[in-house]
This record gives sequence, structure tokens and C-alpha cells, in this order.
Amino acid sequence: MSLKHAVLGFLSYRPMSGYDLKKAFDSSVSHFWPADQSQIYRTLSQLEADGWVDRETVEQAARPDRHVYSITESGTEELQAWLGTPLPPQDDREPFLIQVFFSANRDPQQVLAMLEHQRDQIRVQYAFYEQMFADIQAGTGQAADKQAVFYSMLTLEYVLALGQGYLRWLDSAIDRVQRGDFTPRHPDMYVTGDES
Amino acid sequence: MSLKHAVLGFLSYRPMSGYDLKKAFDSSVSHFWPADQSQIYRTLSQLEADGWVDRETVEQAARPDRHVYSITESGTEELQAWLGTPLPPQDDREPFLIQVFFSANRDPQQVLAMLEHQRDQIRVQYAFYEQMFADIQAGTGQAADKQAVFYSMLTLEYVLALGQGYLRWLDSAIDRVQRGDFTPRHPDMYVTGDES
DNA sequence: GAATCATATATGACTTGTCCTATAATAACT
DNA sequence: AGTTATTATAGGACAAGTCATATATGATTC
Repeated sequence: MSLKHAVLGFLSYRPMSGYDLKKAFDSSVSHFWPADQSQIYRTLSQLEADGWVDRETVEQAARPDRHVYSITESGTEELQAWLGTPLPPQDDREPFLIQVFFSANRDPQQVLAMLEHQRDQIRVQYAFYEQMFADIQAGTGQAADKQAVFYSMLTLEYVLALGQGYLRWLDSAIDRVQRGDFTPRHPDMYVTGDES
Repeated sequence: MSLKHAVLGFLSYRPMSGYDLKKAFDSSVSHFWPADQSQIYRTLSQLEADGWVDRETVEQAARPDRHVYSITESGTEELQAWLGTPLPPQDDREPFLIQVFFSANRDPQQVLAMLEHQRDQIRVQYAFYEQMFADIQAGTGQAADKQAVFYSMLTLEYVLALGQGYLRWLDSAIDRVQRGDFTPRHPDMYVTGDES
């Protein structure tokens, strides 16, 4: 379970409550790992049962008690081990491609509208991530931990890089459907660098 | 549920059994929608309950009976309606990025190994899809339904386009980690075409 | 002769995640 | 004065998908 290890990752920075974690997820990794609030709480219970985190109750006047979780030694070990373990290849599902796949018997004008709508959506998403990238770059003086910022922004670069691929693909598809040219085109060859 | 509509899509071509559908999925859409065998059977039951497919039992000597499903009129309507309905934006999860995100306190050599391993994996996947693309292109004479082939291959172009983005991102990341240059770099600007 | 493959359907147990709701009190906005 | 936002945790119901397994038999491979 990746969420378990993402939570451990955050707790390796500092102890946090479920509420803190939800905010941490939303503000830093939601572009590649959105986390549901109730799922976070359930995951914390599991982590405690695993012995990877300790729970401490902090009483508050006029607010519900906070349950602050700290990573344990075995939790730290587990996190380090997981970070060094290659993940099995993911199979990504893209429901939009189901609509594309079964478009052969539809009116080309409607297919075109569908593709253009998707392009608009992806563009909005892309612009959003671009803004995030710019904001973070502007917001980090030279004070902060360079590597932490680097790896954080690397994940944004990822969504931008894939977003570009998506948009290029949509543009190419739209162009061909517009022209009634139903010819498959292998995307421009990716020029590989040398093996290390 | 997208699987429901993918199944409807296949049944709009011709009546099929669960077994047939599993083979159809594996050989044509598994690169963007892998389908579990048991999930297909459960989905067929649901589609029947929805009234979108009819079930006919075909007895066979020496083999289990086949349950052949045909799309109904209301199923056809549902499929057409769904194909014309924009999907909500997807949030894609990429567990590898969790490992990247929490790499700041790891040994750069190990991070490098991780990135290179991922590059190898994605390259293999990319080569596989490229081969599929070439095979289909070689295999289709001018006899077949041009549009069906086109939209089918368009989904392959998609995985290739995103694969290229992924590989480019990995190359760029590997390069920087190798040089110890922890500077974020916005990927090359995507040059947008005109609005239609 | 034995093992495995292909055909064919289906259930149980489980995992991961979503959505909605309950609870509770203070602060801030309109 | 009334509504909404913030802080804070957590369970129930549900959806979608995975994995293992059960059943049955003919054909093929070793």
C-alpha cells in the first residue's frame, strides 16, 4: 500500500495528526497522490497496528483532542526499505481512451467536439500545474533545503512532462479528424540518451 | 463504471461470451484498460440486470455452456449517450513519484539507481507498445475498416506519447542528479496550436 | 502415462479508495 | 443574529478491482 508509505514519509519529517497529514497531502502531493481524509485516518490505525507509528493524545480546550503520530524505529526502517524497493509496473487506466476506442461509428463532428473538450480540460490542468511550479519557484529563497525542494518540484515536472505528451497527442488527433485523414502516425521518435 | 461501457462497446460489434470478451480486452485495450476475468463476468451480470444486454445460453458437448451476451436497444442507447458524455477529470496515481518525493534524505547514488531502474522499465514498456504499433500497421491491409483501425491505433499513440514524456522527464532528472545539480527545470514549453 | 493447455463460468475473500454522515466548539464573516 | 469556516476524528455503506480457487473435459505436449 503506497499510502502507508507516503504517510510514513511525512511522519519522518515531524510528528503529525491525521488533520495535519490531510493538509500536507493536499498541499504537496495531491497532483500524483490525492488522499481521502477518512482513508488517512484508517491508514494511521493500520500503521499503529503495524508498530510503525506511535500515537499520543494531546488534549485541547474547546477543540477535539489531537492524536499525534510519530514514526517509530521500525517504521523508519520500513520506509527506507520501501524507498529502495522497485515497484511493479503500473497499469494506468484512462477512461477517456475507451471513448476514443469506440468512436469509429460516431459522427466525426461529435468525436471532434469530444477531443477538443478533452484538450480544454487537459490545458486547464496543465496551466494549473504550471502555476504551482512558478509559485514554488518564486516562493523558495535560497534558505530552504535544496534537495527537498528539488524532488518536490521534480514531481511537478513529471505531471507537466506527461501533460505535454497528452496535449501533443490531442492536437495531432484533432488535426487528423478535422481533415478526415484517418491515418495512424507514430509520434515523433523519442531520441534516447546513452546508457549510463 | 467505465468497464460496463467498454463491454457494451465490444458487444456493439457482435454478441460475445465472457470468455470472448476477456480475449478481446487483452488483445486490444489492455494498454489503457486491463480487465480482470472475474470482473468481466460480474459486469456482465450487472449489465443484464440493467437491461442493457440479453443473455443466451449455448449448450456445447464436452465443454461448459457458453453464455452469449447481445446488446439490447436500451444498451445501445446507453452506450451512445455515454460516448457523448464528458468524463470528470481523472486523478492519476503514480506510486513511483512517492518514492521520488521522499528521496531528499537518501544517498544520491541510490536515488540514481532508482531512477535508472525506472527508466529501464519504462523503456521496455515503450518498446513493447512500439512493437504493437508496428505489428498492427504491418498487419492491416487496405481491406479493414479504416476508422476502426485509426481509433484503435490512436490509443496506442497515446501511450507512446505519454511514454515519451515519461522518458524525457527521467533522462532530465537522471542528468541532474548525476551532476549533483539540484535545480528545478520547467520542461520545454509546449507550443500550443491555434484554437479551432 | 502424466502434465498442461484451452475452453468456459463463477464465487469468496480481500484491498484500496470514495462519499456521506456524526460529533463538537470557537471564530469569523455578512 | 445566523450562517459558514476551521479545527479534529471516525465509522458505515458502497464501488471497483485483484487473487485464488472450484468445476469440467478434450486435446496436445513431454
